[in-house]
Amino acid sequence: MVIGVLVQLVNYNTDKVFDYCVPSCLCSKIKLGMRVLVPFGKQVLEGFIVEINKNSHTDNIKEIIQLVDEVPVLNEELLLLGQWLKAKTLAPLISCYQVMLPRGLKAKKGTSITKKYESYISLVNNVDYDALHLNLPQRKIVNCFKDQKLILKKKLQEISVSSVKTLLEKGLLQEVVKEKYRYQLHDVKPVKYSLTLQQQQVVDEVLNKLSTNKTFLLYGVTGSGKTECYMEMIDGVLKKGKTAIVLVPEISLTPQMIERFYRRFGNQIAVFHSKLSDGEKYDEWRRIAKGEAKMVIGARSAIFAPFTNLGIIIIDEEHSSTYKQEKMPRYYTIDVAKARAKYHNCPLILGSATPSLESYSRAISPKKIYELLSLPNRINQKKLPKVTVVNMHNKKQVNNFWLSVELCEAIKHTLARKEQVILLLNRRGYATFVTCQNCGYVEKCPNCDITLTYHKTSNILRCHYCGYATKKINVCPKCGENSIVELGNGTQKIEELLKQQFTEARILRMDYDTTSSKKNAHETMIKSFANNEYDILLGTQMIAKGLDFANVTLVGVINADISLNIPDFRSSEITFQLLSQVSGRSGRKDKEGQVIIQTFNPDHYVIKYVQNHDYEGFYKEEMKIRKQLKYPPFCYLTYVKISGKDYNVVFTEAKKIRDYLQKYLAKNIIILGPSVGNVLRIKNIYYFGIILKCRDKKNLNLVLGDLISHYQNNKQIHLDIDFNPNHI
DNA sequence: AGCACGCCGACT
DNA sequence: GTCGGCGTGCTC
Repeated sequence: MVIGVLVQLVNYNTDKVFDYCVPSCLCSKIKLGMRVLVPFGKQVLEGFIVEINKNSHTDNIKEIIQLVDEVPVLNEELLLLGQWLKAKTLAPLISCYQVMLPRGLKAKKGTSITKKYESYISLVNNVDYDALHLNLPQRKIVNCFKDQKLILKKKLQEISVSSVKTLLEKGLLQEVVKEKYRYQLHDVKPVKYSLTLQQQQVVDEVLNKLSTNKTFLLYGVTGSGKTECYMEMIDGVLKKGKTAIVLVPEISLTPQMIERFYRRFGNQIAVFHSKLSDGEKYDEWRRIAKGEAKMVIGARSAIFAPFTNLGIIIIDEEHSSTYKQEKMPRYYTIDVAKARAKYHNCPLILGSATPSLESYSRAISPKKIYELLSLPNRINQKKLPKVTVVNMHNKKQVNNFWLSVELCEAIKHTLARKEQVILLLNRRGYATFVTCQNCGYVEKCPNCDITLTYHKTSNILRCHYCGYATKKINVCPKCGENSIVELGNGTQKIEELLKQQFTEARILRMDYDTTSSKKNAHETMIKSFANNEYDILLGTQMIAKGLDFANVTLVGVINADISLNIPDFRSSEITFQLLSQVSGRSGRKDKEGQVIIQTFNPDHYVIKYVQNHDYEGFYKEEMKIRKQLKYPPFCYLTYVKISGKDYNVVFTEAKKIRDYLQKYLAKNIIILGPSVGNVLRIKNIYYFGIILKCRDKKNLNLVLGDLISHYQNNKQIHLDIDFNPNHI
C-alpha cells in the first residue's frame, strides 16, 4: 500500500506530497488525516496522511516508521478546508493544517501529550437495588445514582473505600475508565431566559432557516441582548441534534461570558481560549472530536473545531480586527466560517453593534448577500447615554493639554455621587503625525486620504500607501498660525495629571504595560473595578469591549484624535466603532449615563455621528469616501510585503516585483508603491510594501503564486502576501 | 528545516 | 596539497 504524506516542515520547498509504503500489518489501520512518523532524508518527521492507495511514480519509496494516531486528527472536511485555505491565502498547505489543531496535536518532532484517564462508577443494568440487603454506607453509595448515571470513583470512595470495593467485587457496580479532561466547570442547573418580542423575532427568523446556508447580519445596539438571542438559536440547533460554534474576540472571552453560556448549556460546551494550557486545549479538542461537547465558545482558532454536524456558526463583534490571523496562514475568520457553513449547509450569524462596512453593505444591498436582522432598542428600553463633545482648542475650556474643565467637573460630580468613571486613553497609533494645535488641521496624502506619518530623522511626512512624501510644514495652511505640533505619544503623563486633580480618587490604570506582567492581571483588574475597589478606570481600547459595570455613569474619551489619524484607510471606521463601544459602557443598569469626548476635531463627521448614536449616518458618509478612493468594500486590498537585510537589494527587488506585477496582473488591478512602512527598518530588516486594489481578483492569486515560487529560495528577500490586510 | 555536495580561498 | 567558507539543491 502506498500513501501520500505531507511532512511537518513549514517551507515552500517541502510543501508537497511525499509517497511512502505501508507495511502490511498496518494497512488496515491507515486512514486519511492520521499522523505518521516517516523517514525524511536523514531526519525522522511527523506528517499527515493526505492520500491513500495511490499509484506512485517514484522509484525509491521508503516505508513509514509507525502511526501516531489511532483515529484521524483531520477529518474529511478539514482536509478539504486546508486546501481551500492554501488557495485563499497562498500559505504552505502544511501550515494550513497546523493552524487547525491545538498544539498537542500538531504534527511535529518529539513526544505528543499523553492522555489522562479517570475511573468512574455506574450502576449495573437488571439489578433491583431496592430489593438488595445493603449496609448503610453501601445504601448511601447506591443512592448517589438517583440523579447521575456516572460518578467519579474518587467521589464515591469519600463515602467508604471498602464499600465501593465490595460492591464492585459483587458485580453490583461497574467501573468505567474514561479520559480525564483537565479543564472542568462544575455542574450548574440550566436557566431559561425570556426574550423580548424583537429578540424572539430575530431568533425565529434564524430558526426557520436552519437548513439553509445563509449569512445573517445581526445588527443590534449595545445592550440590546444579542447574547440571549445567540443562546436561543443554539438551543434550537442542539435540539435538532446538531452542533454550534460561537466566536468572540479573545478579550471578551471572560469567565463571566463563559459562565453565562455554561449556566444555559452545562457540560455540552467546550471552551477555547489562550489562557488554557496545551493539555487543556487538547482535552477540549478531544471532547469535540469524540462528540461529547456539542458546542464550542472560543476566539478565532475555534472556527476549526472538529465538529462533524455543524448546525450554526455565530461570530460576535464581527467587525473586530482580531478575526484576522496575522501570521501564516493569514486567514480571515469570516471567510473560513462561510466555507464551513457552506459545507454543512447551515446558517452563519454575524453580530455587531457597529458592523464593518463590508458586512453592512452586503446586508443592505439589493442583492441581499446577507440577511439583515435588527435589534434597534436596548433591553428594558434604556436610553443610550448623552454624548458631549468638548473642543480642546477652546482655551477657556481646557485645564491642560489633556484634561478639559468640563471633563474634570463631570468626574468630580460622579465621584461625589459615589459612582464610577471610565476614561479611555486612545493610544492605538504608534506612528507620529503632525497637527495644528490651533485649528486641528492634519496633513493627509492628496492621493490616498491617509494621514501622513512624520519621520523625524529626515523631517519628512510620508504616505504609507503610495509613498508620497513632503517636507514638514511649520505654518498651518488652513488657519495660518505657526502652531504645528507632533502628536502620537506622551499619554503616560495622564495618570499623574489625574492624581494631581483628584487626590482622593482611587485610580486603576489598565493598558498593555500593566496587564501583561501577570497571567490573570486583566481579569483581576476588571473584577476589582467591578467590586468598587477603584473610582476611575483609566485604560486603552482593551477596556471598551463587552464589559458591563453597573456603577459606571461617566465615560470620558481623553483624546479621540489619535485613532482618527492612524495612517490607515479604516481609521474613521475604527474610531467610530471604538467610541460607540466605549459609550455603551456608560449607564448599563438602572442609572443614567453620560459620555464626554475630548477632541481637537469637533467637527469631524465621525465625532458627529458618534454623538448622535447614528451608525447609518456614519455608514453613508464613510461609504462615499471609500467609493471615491476605491477602498473596501468597493475593492479587495492585497498587501505585498518585501523585506530583507540589504536596503539596496530590497528596494531594487521591490521595484522589480512592481514591474512584474504591472506586466502580468490583469490591467484593471491598481498597483501602489513600493513604499516604506511606518518604520523603514525593524531589527535591521528593511521593509517595502506594494498595495494592490481590485474589484475582481482575476488572475491575482495565480500571478502572486508564481511570485512566491520565484522567491521561495531567495535568501536575501522575504516575500509576504496578505489578502484583505488589517494593517499596512 | 537539515544535510550533502561542490566549488573557491587560506593554511597546519 | 587539505580544511572549511556557504551557495545550491534534494528530501518519497
